[in-house]
Amino acid sequence: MSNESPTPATPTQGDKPSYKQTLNLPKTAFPMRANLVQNEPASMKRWDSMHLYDDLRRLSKDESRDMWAFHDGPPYANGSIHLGHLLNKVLKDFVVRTRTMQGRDVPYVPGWDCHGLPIEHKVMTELVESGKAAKLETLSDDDRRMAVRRECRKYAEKYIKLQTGQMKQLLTVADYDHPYLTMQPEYEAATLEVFADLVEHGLVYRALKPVHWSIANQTALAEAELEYYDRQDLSVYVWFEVEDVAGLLKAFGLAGKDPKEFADLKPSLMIWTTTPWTLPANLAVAVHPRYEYVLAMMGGRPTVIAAELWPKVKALREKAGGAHGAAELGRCKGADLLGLTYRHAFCERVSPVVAAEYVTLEDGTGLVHTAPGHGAEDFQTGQANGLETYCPVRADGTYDDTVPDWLASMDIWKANDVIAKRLEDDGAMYFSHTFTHSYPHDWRGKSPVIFRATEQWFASVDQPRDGKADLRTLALEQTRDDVKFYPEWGRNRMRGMLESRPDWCLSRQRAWGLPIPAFFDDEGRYLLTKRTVLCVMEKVRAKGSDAWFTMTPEQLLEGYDPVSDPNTTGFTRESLARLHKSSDIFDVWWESGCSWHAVMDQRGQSDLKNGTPVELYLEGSDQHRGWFQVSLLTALGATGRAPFKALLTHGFTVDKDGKKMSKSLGNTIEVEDLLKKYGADVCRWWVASINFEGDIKVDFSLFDVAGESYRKVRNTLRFLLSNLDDYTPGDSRETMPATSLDAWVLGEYNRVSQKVRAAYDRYDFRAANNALYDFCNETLSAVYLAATKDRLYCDRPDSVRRRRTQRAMWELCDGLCKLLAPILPHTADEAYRSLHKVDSKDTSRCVQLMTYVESLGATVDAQWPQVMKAREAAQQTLEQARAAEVVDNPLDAEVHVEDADGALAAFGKRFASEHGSAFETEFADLLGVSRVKFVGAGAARVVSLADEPRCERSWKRDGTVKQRRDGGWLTDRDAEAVGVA
RNA sequence: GGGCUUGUAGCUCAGUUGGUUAGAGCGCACCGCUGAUAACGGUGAGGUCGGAGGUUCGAGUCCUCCCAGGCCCA
Repeated sequence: MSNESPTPATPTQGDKPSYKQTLNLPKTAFPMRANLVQNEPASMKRWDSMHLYDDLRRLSKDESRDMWAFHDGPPYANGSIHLGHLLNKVLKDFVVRTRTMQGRDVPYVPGWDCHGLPIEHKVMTELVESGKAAKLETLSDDDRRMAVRRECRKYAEKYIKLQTGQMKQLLTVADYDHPYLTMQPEYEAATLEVFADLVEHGLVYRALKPVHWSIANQTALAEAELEYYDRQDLSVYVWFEVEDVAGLLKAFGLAGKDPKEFADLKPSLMIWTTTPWTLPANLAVAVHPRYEYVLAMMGGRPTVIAAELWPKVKALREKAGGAHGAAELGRCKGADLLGLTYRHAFCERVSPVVAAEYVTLEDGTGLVHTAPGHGAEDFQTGQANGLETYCPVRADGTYDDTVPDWLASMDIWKANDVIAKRLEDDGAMYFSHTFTHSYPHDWRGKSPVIFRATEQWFASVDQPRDGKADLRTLALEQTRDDVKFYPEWGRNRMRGMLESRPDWCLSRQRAWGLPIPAFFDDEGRYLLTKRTVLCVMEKVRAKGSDAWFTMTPEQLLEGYDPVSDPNTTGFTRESLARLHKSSDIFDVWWESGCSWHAVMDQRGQSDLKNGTPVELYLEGSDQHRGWFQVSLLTALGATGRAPFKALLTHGFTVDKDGKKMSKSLGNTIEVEDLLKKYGADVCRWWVASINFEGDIKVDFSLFDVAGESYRKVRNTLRFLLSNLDDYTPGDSRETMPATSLDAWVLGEYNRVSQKVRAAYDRYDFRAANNALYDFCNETLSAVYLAATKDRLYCDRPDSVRRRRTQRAMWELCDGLCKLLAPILPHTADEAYRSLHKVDSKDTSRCVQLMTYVESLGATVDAQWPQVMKAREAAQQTLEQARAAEVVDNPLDAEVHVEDADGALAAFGKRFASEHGSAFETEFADLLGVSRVKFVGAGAARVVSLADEPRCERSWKRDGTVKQRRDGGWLTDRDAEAVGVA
């Protein structure tokens, strides 16, 4: 024991000595209250000024760390960030930070999806409102598009700036100075490079096909651009009169009847549709060849209808009071009806009955109205039967003049009623009623979408790639074998979608996007080859996609030689001068789908062609159809490989009752409000605490809970720090005895560290969060810190026992800060800086630059688990005594602890030899009581020590308390500590 | 309507290949401490495991159906 002990002389107050000043009470500048909202900006500023992101890259380079490539999917550059962004970006940040602190190099380039209809729609609306739109009409096509594009770019830039600021507030670490934007020239060029590869592999084609068409925006739409809302429509049951009556009679085994006579009864096919406006385009009626059909009297007409649906349809009109006979005249299979012909109800046209496997008996009549220009299945049926892809509806949603005069130029939604009325008047309507069903709408315009045949560019998923496997097959193979899914069911979900997805309609008829670099001549022949695409790509790389609108075809194709291009037929150098530019742009999903190349390959983080994909994509579960899928398809098309090794998805946020959040329901919560109320670290702690695989309930009350548990962790750190004020690493160097509480707690740390790092590895942040919380709450706060308080406060400051505990606490605090850092970047850094006494102006040191402390050196006595069990049992004994009012204050108690098998005694023996003191004293601290005795089976009890003197300094009644030379009543330990022994 | 998915104490979650009285934390109630104090410690009460059938000696765990949600599609 050193004479230089800093123990102050015992101050006295009158007669009574007061020992409070002689205690080593906790002291720290680390505040109990976090004030996150006020203090987080300072952390952000500090990390900014120290260039944390760049530091991490430099550190990675210096240490030759292995790259772990993570790829950010681009949010749309529109509006403020919402809860989904908070969840997504924080999860991504967890991934980046946990891997970084493992010692990997994890660059993170944030990105934005900039092109597309939502922005153009918004901009056009603003232009119309400000009266500028009219002026645009006077410009040439290219000039008008350029004017719109300039406004769109400004709009996108505005929101990128806004969202960047908001994402930074979430304390995400990213290369915000160099984000990727899909409207950047180098991004656009790389996208065209991918396109050139697909063209080369024969996967791009142009065809007339029905596509989802937005009338409001006059463009084709992809699946991903649709939203389904309820809509009221007219459901009609219509008679089409049979032309070939003799054939009909024959099919139903009624050859004996006279066709001419029978024809007077108007024998008819009954079809059902919910889109009467498509009736003018009807070119066939489809039946299922194996289903049974009846010829029955319905509403006075001999009517063909599926046998199974006959009663149901009959009932419709009966309920409405309509009377009719119900005699069955005959039955046959659908196959017998094939080739029959019928007259259209109001167009001058005779059409055939054809076969289709998709005909069902769930709704309708079992005879399906078929308009090849207005439906995907109808189109297939049309192709199979040599029907025209007839679409009399123009881009603006009105009929052209190939329809009957009374419909020509009419808006199709108006036509629904007009057609119904006409059918009624002509007696061709069996029944009609309005009904509500969910119907696809334009995702931004919210207007109903129609199916309309137009010429579009497609990427084929079924055409062989270079004569080998097609994209669908490749996608199914790789998602089966090569890609990891978190959670695993994502595999099934995505593969199910891949199995049934149609070809990808790539073209859109808008201005705000990347042009499809195709040219056509006056005869309508198209020029699109790998070489032409790459030629245009060069211009785009230099000038951006604006080049398409500002340059002539000749300029764009400068240096291109059609004669030497093996993929071109019939184009000469002279004919290039007569080419026109296509006015189509790419589907925005195409652009974001190419990011693996435009971002990761370009920035050297992946090299897909040479077999190095990205490690992980992490998005909401809707991206199984969205970004995950389009990225897979473009990459397979260009390279034959999946661009990612693993996919991780999270669910969607719902309100506290599990219901979808929507503005109309008024149950939304703003990210800004959460940040303002709780601060980013609490929000992040909340993200780490949830099960993100399923629906995620969001409510302020849940953030209150997260805030509570955050405070527990914070207070634990604070208590550690407050007891380290007079400690400098190195103050304690001797080996930790295996029986010491300190060795035990270090062993517990090692287990938690292992558990937390393993949880981080498998993206199980909740398990990490739980383990960290339990460690702070149970292991530290309730057990270790409670037990060591006495020695920290009352031992001589430099006693071996106290310094050893401080050393353990210092290491725990350091290790804990690092394990917490990925989840709580601000708080962990705040505590870390406090622990390491980093000057407030020093920006060079930061917990984010560290790696985890995997384990703390300590040999732990194997019997500790039994000791802890005995502690719990003793606590029960103590509690019973308190309930029975034997004692109130635990420090008034002596607990007789049952040690039936002598394990405690054995442990105590080892303890005594390592420490030179009795284990009973240590065990008393573990219980927070004054004294402990180990007793035999059944002898557990509590003895009150209220009659014994109480130490005026430590408040213990350990049996050594007596009056000392300063007049105070002290234990031996306390007397020694204040130097009055 | 179809595919995928979720439903365990008031809340957030654990519950391994089906195996004793279903666990933890928070919250709540009660008690203690007042030298972590807008803190800290202890104890306790809370569950027909969404519902109904079934398989099994035995089901929160397997099967079928139903109910209430979510995502994607028609």
